[in-house]
Amino acid sequence: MNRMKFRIEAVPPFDFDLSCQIFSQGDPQFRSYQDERFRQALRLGNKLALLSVGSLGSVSKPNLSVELASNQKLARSDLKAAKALVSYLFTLDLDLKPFYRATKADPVMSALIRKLYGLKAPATATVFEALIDSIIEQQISLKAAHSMEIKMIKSFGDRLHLEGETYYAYPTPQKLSKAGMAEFRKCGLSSRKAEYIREISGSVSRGELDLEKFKSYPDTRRIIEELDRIRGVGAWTAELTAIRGMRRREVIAADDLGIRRSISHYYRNGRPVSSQQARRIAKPWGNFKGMAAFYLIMAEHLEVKI
DNA sequence: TACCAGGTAAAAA
DNA sequence: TTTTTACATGGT
Repeated sequence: MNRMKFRIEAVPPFDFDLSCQIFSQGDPQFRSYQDERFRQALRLGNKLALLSVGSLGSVSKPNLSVELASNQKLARSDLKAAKALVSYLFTLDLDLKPFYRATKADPVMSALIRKLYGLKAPATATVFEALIDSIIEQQISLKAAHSMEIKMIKSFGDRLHLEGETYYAYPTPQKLSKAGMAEFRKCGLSSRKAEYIREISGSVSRGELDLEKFKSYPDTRRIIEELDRIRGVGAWTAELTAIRGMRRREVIAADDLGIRRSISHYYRNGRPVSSQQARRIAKPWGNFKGMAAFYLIMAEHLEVKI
């Protein structure tokens, strides 16, 4: 086995433990946060590795200890790639202070920020993963979707055996494009969603669709327009993909039931909120609508009282 | 048991 | 052009 260790700093404030809470119910064979360590099996170039991240520093002086373990020989280039990946996954380079300043006039958001100080939104390792997960999450409850996602990951993801444990990396487009309908149905997916996923995986693996290139687009609206043209991808899925897969912080999925529920809870005393009302309430958040929405969702998830 | 849950495309009107 | 319908699993 090959191991590598390194440290990495983050732009403060950054609360690693708080930012990882979203993974505390995750599957240890794919991605989890347990015993104050984040773990995920993933691909570095053509190698499979287990990434493990813990915090050594504090919210004001964030310092992470990162460990990489693999059955293949790890090279210096893998270390560099792992550093970049960790920085991307946790948005270590992001400065939260402009967001905090921009929402100062909003008493609800300010109160949430005091409770969630240093929270950063984790991203997916690839745009592909964000897009496929968003498709699976269409319409059904997150719990139902997560159950299907993990079944799909374990059916089609590459296996990594380390110290008697088995881990799974997120399936590649190549693998999903070749999967049969019956195999998808076994994961609980509808035939419709299976078709979407297979079609998208096919065009990505044939090189017709380059999802990673969207990361470099300065204009988020254009990303969403282009994603929206893909069969199976509507506005909601495109927005979620931009938020989770490309770390876009300015878009809000105002049609999203979860976001509307959290806005209703913190801004309307539980009274139902339409998409239009959600947009109106989000307007003052300016270019930080997505960040603000993430804080609301997490606040509700962690049952933060204000 | 029935109905809803972080939608979408295709059929029907 | 607008409205309705089918779809999958997990929780209540």
